[in-house]
Amino acid sequence: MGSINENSLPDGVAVTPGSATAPSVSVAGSPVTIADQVFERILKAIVEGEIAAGSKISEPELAKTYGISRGPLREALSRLEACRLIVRKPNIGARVISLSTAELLEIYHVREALEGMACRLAAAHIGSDEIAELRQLLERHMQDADLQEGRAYFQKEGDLDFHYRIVQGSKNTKLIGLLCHDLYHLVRMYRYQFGMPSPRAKRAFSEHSQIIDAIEDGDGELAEILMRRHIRASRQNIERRLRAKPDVTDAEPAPRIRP
Amino acid sequence: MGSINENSLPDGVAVTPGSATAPSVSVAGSPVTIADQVFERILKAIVEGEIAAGSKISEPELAKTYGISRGPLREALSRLEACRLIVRKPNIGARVISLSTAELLEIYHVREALEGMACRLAAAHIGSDEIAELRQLLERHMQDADLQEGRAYFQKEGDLDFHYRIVQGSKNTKLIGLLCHDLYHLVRMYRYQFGMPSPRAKRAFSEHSQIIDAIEDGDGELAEILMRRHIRASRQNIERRLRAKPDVTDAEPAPRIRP
DNA sequence: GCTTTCAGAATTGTTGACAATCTGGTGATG
DNA sequence: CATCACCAGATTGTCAACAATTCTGAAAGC
Repeated sequence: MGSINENSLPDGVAVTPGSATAPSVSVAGSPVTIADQVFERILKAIVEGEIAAGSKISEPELAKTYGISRGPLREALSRLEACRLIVRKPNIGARVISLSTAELLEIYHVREALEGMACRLAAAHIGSDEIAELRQLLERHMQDADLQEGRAYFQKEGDLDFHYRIVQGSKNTKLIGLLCHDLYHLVRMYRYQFGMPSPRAKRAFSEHSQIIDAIEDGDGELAEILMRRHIRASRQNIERRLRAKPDVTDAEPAPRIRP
Repeated sequence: MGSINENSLPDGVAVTPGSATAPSVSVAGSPVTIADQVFERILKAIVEGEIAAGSKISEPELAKTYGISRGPLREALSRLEACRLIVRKPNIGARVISLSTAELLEIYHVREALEGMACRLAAAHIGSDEIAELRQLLERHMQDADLQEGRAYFQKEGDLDFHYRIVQGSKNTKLIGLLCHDLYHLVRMYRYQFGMPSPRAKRAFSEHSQIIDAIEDGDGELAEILMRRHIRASRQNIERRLRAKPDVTDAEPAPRIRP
């Protein structure tokens, strides 16, 4: 019930070097208002499955859980709705989005188009310092995964971090907003709940490396092709995996919250 | 002061022939809650420039204007923030987004990627009834613009309607959400405020027609190419126009609301 | 036995008041 | 004269209570 305060985020990636309380894929610099804080806590709880997907959200219950009033809670719920993590119906209430394999594939399709474009733009607009950071990041992940080969678990978060930064390098604020604000939380949620132990860890590394090379060379065309192929490969990997063991957590139920 | 109650929506464009209450690019089916209603009203006011771009939003003032409390108003502001029409800073307040030519071009870049993809998907997934409606829509616009040639003013809304429906035909819910929920309101706002009297009305018609043909033939590849070219042409048209008369409504000021 | 109806309970939407924070100007001080 | 501290005013964030709606479940009717 009350074990949500364990903010163990070792790979802080230093979004803003001052505040170390934000997760790797953060939204705001520093949550000053109560609504901000509780938004981030509920976000974490939903993404990590602490609040079950598809479950109904009771405002009085959640307010009591977090020890706040319903005002800021509703504010937080509004933002979660903006992130597409919950769905709200008037006079009925909010419930956590129910993950379906179809939507997951949809997201990958959109990512293929959007991140491909991000790569093309990044090749033109990214700074040399950002490229250095990207290389550094990749180096770190390489060492981490050299040790624990198969179960590259939170390396997946690192993968998202990689994509996240390339998008930032595109310097297109609308593109950044769409991907980092609307889509990445969802992707993280799917990653946490569907597992996906990544059978292609090494391949992903080499693909990432090639993408950085292309961006550094200023070859936007190649960078886009590589990124699209990279994401498409991930999607097809998921499809293959689902075809073998189809639809495990799809459909309707899960009516009860489980804290 | 309080003359915002005149909800005159004559150009309904008839999205769904059954319900005529929603504007052409609507969000929810029927606004039941007060927050919903005031959200749509403020949305309209911002898009049409009734509330100046870049102006600060005073919660007590707006609440008094619409005759509601600050609770539902803040709910509405949250949704406007989700639509990227306002930006909110903690303890400081909300202000309407300030339009810049750079962001407008960014949006067109993103649209090129996203709607190109939407066309490709629509060619595979759209229904024959939807194609018939698209043709009907185009026919109507053709007649309208045959008469009032140059100043195809709210034909522009029709253009957006056309794009809107093709996106719907893609059947990719995430794509639909991104374009229709996050981007189109912004596009409408720019259209209203920047004018853009469309020097290429006929060209746009023929391009739209070709796109429908490609979609109907199931030729997704061609449909994507045509749509990308169509949007790119619009963007380059804007760029040309801006190079002649650069940066008219950019930069900071406009500090006062004008009702 | 099954459907329909109708209170009661619970939940969501809304309101007005209170507390915390920021803004802008005024005056003291070096 | 410029700079800084400080105080009023307004604005935003938060709270607890009230109103409106929906859901639940049991009783009545066919």
